[in-house]
Amino acid sequence: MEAVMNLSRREQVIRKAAELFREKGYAASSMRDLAQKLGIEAASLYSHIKSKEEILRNLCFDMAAEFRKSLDEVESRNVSASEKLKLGIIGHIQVMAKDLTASAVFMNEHRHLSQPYLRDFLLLRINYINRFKAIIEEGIRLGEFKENIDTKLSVMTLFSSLNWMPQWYDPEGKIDSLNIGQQLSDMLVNGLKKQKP
Amino acid sequence: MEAVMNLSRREQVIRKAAELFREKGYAASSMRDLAQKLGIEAASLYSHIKSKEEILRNLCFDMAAEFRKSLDEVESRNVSASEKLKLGIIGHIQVMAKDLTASAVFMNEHRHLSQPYLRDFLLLRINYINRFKAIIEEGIRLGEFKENIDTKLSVMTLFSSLNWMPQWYDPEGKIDSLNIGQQLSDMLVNGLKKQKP
DNA sequence: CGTTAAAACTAACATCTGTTAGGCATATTT
DNA sequence: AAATATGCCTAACAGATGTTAGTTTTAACG
Repeated sequence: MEAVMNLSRREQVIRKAAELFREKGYAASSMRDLAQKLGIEAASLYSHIKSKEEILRNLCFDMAAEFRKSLDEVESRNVSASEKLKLGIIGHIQVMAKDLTASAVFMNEHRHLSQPYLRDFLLLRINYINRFKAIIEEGIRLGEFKENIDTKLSVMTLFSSLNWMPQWYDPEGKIDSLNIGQQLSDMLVNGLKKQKP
Repeated sequence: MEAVMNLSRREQVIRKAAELFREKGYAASSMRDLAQKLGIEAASLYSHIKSKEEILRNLCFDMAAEFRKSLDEVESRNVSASEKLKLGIIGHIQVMAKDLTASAVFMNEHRHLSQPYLRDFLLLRINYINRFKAIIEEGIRLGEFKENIDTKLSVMTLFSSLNWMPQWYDPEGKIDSLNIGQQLSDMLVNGLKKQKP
């Protein structure tokens, strides 16, 4: 009973840290703040984690792995580009919805990682983005998407829309995450305007 | 020679602060960092500004005023909803492009404002967002936009796309800000997909 | 040249920062 | 019952933080 229970309390710490980092930002969150949220002293945290930054690393890289896994699955499907894009968007949103707090930290606080972790993280992210970009380019090549669109602009717009979601999405609200994914992909693929019949 | 030259040096400080806040985030930026960037001692900063937070307030509320002014002008036009939306988007992007650094701070660091400034800021922002929402709702009412879209989702997606721009847009690149505004509004209104002829 | 105002300086403050060392209590395992 | 491991404690560190008070340098104007 070493690794197992260790994880339990450790993950409790990391979870509360995620909440704190989301609310106040990583740099503005002190270890004493975190300790207080858990009802213990700051020094006691170090029985569970090696450093403040280790917590951030855990949050960021765990999320990155989830996103990657989701896209792996989508890419293996044999469907049209717009369908693939839609599935990618829905997958991304589902991953975020599973842990909105960690997602917000992943998005907003990763820059506080020190080297070489920051470099690694950014490489993972650019790789992920490029895989989406490839889907869009495929769609253009096959005549599904307009040929005059700027793919960089498109993919950055896509990611902006996706990544901002944790900031406004209310999981208790009437609209669920799958629905959001569907509407969002429809919006990006088909636009707001009514199609001419 | 009091107000005029005072502003000059003061604004120089605020500008450099904006750069710093953008790079490292407000909380992770120290007054000693800022002083170093200006080649002076930390204490000397206080000849020009009252506090660290005053700098942030200046940046956030000045940008807010610019956004507001831009939308005022658009709303006064007598055009269709999709045209109004397009003009609103282009205006927003032009304001951002005029000062990408301040825009990034405006977007990412406003949460470090203390009360009551934070409250005021958020009220300004929600007001601005609601004015865009009203344009979309008008478009739906007049049959220009699909009637089954979720306006909250739409407007948040719009803002996500807009606000993330300072993070990836390269002003030296081949695509200028007006062009971005046009493509972005086309993308959101008409979508990526080729229209059926 | 002397005056005045702006902008910088040095020195110091109280507080907060992440983190370490070493010890004590509780609960689980042997 | 003894041994072990887990979780927390207190005390303390070295350094960073925003900001102040008071002083000196720099530059412009009469």
